[in-house]
Amino acid sequence: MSFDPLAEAHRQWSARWPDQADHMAAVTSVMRAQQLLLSRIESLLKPHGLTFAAYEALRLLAFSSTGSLPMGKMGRRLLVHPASVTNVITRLEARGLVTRAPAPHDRRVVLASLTPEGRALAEEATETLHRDRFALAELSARDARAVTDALHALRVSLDDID
Amino acid sequence: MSFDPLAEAHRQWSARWPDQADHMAAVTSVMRAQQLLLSRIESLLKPHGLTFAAYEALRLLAFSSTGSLPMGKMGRRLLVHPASVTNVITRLEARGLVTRAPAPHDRRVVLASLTPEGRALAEEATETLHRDRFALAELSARDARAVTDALHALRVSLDDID
DNA sequence: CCGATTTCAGCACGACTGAAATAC
DNA sequence: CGTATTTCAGTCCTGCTGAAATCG
Repeated sequence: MSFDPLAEAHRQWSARWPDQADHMAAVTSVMRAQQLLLSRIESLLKPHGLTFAAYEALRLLAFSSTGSLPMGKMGRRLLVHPASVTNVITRLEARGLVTRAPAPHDRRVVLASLTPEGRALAEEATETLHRDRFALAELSARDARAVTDALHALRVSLDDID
Repeated sequence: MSFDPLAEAHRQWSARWPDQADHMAAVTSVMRAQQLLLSRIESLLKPHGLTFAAYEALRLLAFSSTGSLPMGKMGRRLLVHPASVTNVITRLEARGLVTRAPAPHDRRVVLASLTPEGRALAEEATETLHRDRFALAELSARDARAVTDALHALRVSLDDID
């Protein structure tokens, strides 16, 4: 049997809101899962000198066709505040992993671009993560798909997608 | 059709690791879902002067039979570092929501105990969250259960439960 | 003039490390 | 003595706010 102290607590408390126990349990599951995943993934990224946020920014750039993106667009894609993008990019720039330049077509926009070093690091880090299946080595592909599918409905309800 | 830029990026990148695309997508889903949930829940808690971490600590105490728990046990249940528990409890104590006292049976242990004000605030905040179904008002109970079930396998694989 | 984009200063919080104090 | 519990000081990162600068 599984023992999950928080879920157990939910069950007790939710005797007063019986119709909402399912939502509380779902939230708790997401929070705990993220907490565990983040800590494992950050320890995989640490040898590369990357936090998860930095890795996400780097990876987003690596995925773009030109290797560069407007900072505002990065913020919207990663769901973070514009000031947070400035923050991350500043630190990556200081390490020579990205460069900044005003966009030709609209000089309000700042384009963050991957340097060759940045691209190499993104590849290295991604390979490390893949070696451990993103900290989910013991999870079957089928179970992984079930997670993605179940969370799809949740993200739709939060206006993330669709 | 849904559009999810990060998932899209994963699909491109994962052409090189075709057997691991499912795990990467699952991780991204968990991260995005948590990001969205946390921001909505924190805005629900803000009027009560609580962060999510503070609310979790308060709620954990409210659930315990005596309204008090050893700090170390709280840390293990919430999966946070002992120093983080000290941190949260210190702030709650300053607001008169909890008190600290050495445990009678082992004076190394510090017992955090809910004050009447703390218990009242925990109830208020929980009621606010329930009114919005923990920010998941638009999610059906069935979909909520699907999330919990799918994440159960993931948490097992991360040694959280079972 | 208004709106969009980015930056900056400053603050709050969370998580960690390493070292100390205390008690078993 | 070694071990467990908690605290403290200090560091790093994230995320926000509010104000400014720049440009369309």
